[in-house]
Amino acid sequence: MKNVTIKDVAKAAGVSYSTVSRALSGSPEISEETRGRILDICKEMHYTPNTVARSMVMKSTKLLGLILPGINNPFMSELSYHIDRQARARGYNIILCNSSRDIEQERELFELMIGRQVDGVILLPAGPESYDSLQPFFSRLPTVFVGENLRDAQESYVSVDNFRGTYMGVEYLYRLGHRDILYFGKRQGSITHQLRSEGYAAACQDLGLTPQFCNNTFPGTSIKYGYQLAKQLLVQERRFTAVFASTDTNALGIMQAAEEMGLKIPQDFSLLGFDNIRDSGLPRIELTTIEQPMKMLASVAVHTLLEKVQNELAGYTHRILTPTLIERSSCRQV
Amino acid sequence: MKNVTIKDVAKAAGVSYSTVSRALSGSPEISEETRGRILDICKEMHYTPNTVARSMVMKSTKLLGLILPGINNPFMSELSYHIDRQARARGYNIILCNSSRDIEQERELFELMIGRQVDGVILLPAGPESYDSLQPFFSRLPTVFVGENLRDAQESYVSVDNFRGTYMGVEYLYRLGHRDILYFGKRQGSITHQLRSEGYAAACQDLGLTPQFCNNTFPGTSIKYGYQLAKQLLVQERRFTAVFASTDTNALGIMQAAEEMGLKIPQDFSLLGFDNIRDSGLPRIELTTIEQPMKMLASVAVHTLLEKVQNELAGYTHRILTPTLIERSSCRQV
DNA sequence: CTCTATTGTAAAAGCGTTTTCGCAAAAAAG
DNA sequence: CTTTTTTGCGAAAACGCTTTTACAATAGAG
Repeated sequence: MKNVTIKDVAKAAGVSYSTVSRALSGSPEISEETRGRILDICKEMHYTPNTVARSMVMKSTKLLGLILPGINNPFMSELSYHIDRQARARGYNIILCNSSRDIEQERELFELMIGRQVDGVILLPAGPESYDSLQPFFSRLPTVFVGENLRDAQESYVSVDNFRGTYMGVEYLYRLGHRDILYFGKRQGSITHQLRSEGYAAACQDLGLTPQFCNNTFPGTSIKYGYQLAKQLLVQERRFTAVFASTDTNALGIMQAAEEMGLKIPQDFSLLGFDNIRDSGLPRIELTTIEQPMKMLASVAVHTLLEKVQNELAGYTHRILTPTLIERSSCRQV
Repeated sequence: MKNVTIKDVAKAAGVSYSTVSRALSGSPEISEETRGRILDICKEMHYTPNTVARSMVMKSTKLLGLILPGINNPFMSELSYHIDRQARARGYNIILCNSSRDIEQERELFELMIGRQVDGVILLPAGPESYDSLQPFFSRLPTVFVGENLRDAQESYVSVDNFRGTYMGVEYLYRLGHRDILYFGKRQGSITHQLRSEGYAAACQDLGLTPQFCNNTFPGTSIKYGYQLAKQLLVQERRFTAVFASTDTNALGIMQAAEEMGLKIPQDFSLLGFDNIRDSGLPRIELTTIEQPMKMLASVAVHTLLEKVQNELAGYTHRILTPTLIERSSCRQV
């Protein structure tokens, strides 16, 4: 099971191992004849350079850490796919790390990534406290936050324009004739959620609507929490013709609750989501939503990080992408 | 941005670096006093051992390759989550690699993993040809297939009992009174799919039913392909009261087609899936299905691989797990 | 025909660890 | 007190590679 090394190749070719190294790295200081001969021998012997040894001397592992709450989450897994593709296209591999939304584990993972000498990390934070909790690491490890807007934080991030997303959403519902729009799942803490509810409030103000909130008191956003919250909401008899859910997962929860209570969407009320996770496009779901451009998010994230890594840039970059409205069938004209 | 090394710590502590190493590794050949002093200095200097350097001498990277068609696939991302958790609990990290169902890329990834000196790889194969295509690598890199039954192949795999799964499914539908059960999405090639259709056929035979197939002529199984195939099927006026879809994604495609054509599930026909992907439990989907126990699959896969790695076992292991029926509301009594 | 460029290759240094070996000093035994 | 054993630690080798430096051999210039 032991691997063939550059020395074995050198011996077989009857040259020194520096010559083999040159042959492989495309150095000009070698004759085409020797190079050809060596390359043939490499192939024949199934020689694969030891990346670990190379990393040591090059002081670069060509490895990126991807730290996220949970890869089993449609939004994150979609994003991860694109991140991996993008990274590999640029010669990097990804080490996958699930923090399970645990701020302590997240910190441990950073420590681990430093030990592993990754060239940088792409972070989907475990929670709003992540930025503060991890701050000591940022100077030791190039980092870029993805999907989370950190406002004016002193670290790189790429995110969608959450404020504009909800603003657009309200405008859309307004155009469909809705005047009583409820914002579902407003949360404290996460700046992303703060911006989303601010965008909603601003649009209401500009259009002369009265903002109406249903606050999420649960520790996170998931189908289950959305469902439980919706159960509470739907017995309250509040007046609304449309619900703007803070995330698609929340919207899915609402759907489930509505279903159970015999309410039809969009007949009884329109429902608008945010994120455009895969599930939202599913046959009987057909949720109209504000899309986060995940492929772009991934691509910009990798680009931003590598720019930092390769040019040894100090400082940080903030990139805010524009969301798009995806019209499906959960909103109707009134 | 340069990291502090063991030498820096040694200098600060006024000892040789072998002493520092001993202090950290818990060697008994060091006095408790010196150890304490050194550990304090390590903490103070934010020293994190360089795993790459350690890997070189230990000849183990504590890294596992995870090669799969696409992490953006509910089944695979769920599985990956558990694989990562399990691996990390045992001191390993995961390098994520998407093959995009491309047999050629898959091979390149193996090459890459060998270069990176991973201790082993967990493989969700890109296709039925994967086993043959990758065979040359298996002797160089401990590998375990997951989710795919390779029958009597000479390599480790852990999979669900696909034959038994469909067999159980048919029995269930039979108990609900169905006598005309159509198997949707039979495919060539993949042994998993072969076993599933065989299980279906065997159950039909044993129960005195006539097997009825709708073959999948598309290159893979996805919602879109399922949808297209279902469109063809539903105009054919074949007689059936239940459809057994070869995968949940296929079932989702059928739902979409049925929806469009004004057919109701389970009123117009019952629908049974296989896999129990996350989507199947979603509010308005509620697909009854045969579950693959993903957490168990992940756990057994990691265990099997590490056993091989750590004990330097030659040979292979086949582990077949039992599936469970998850009853939701896409099947009705007739 | 000697002197200097140019070219192809070999040898050595270094990357950050772990581990083996050996040497002192301290402790135990005689 | 001397001799032997233990204990704590330093020096150095090894891991597989890249890069730099040094050195031949060949070719071109004077």
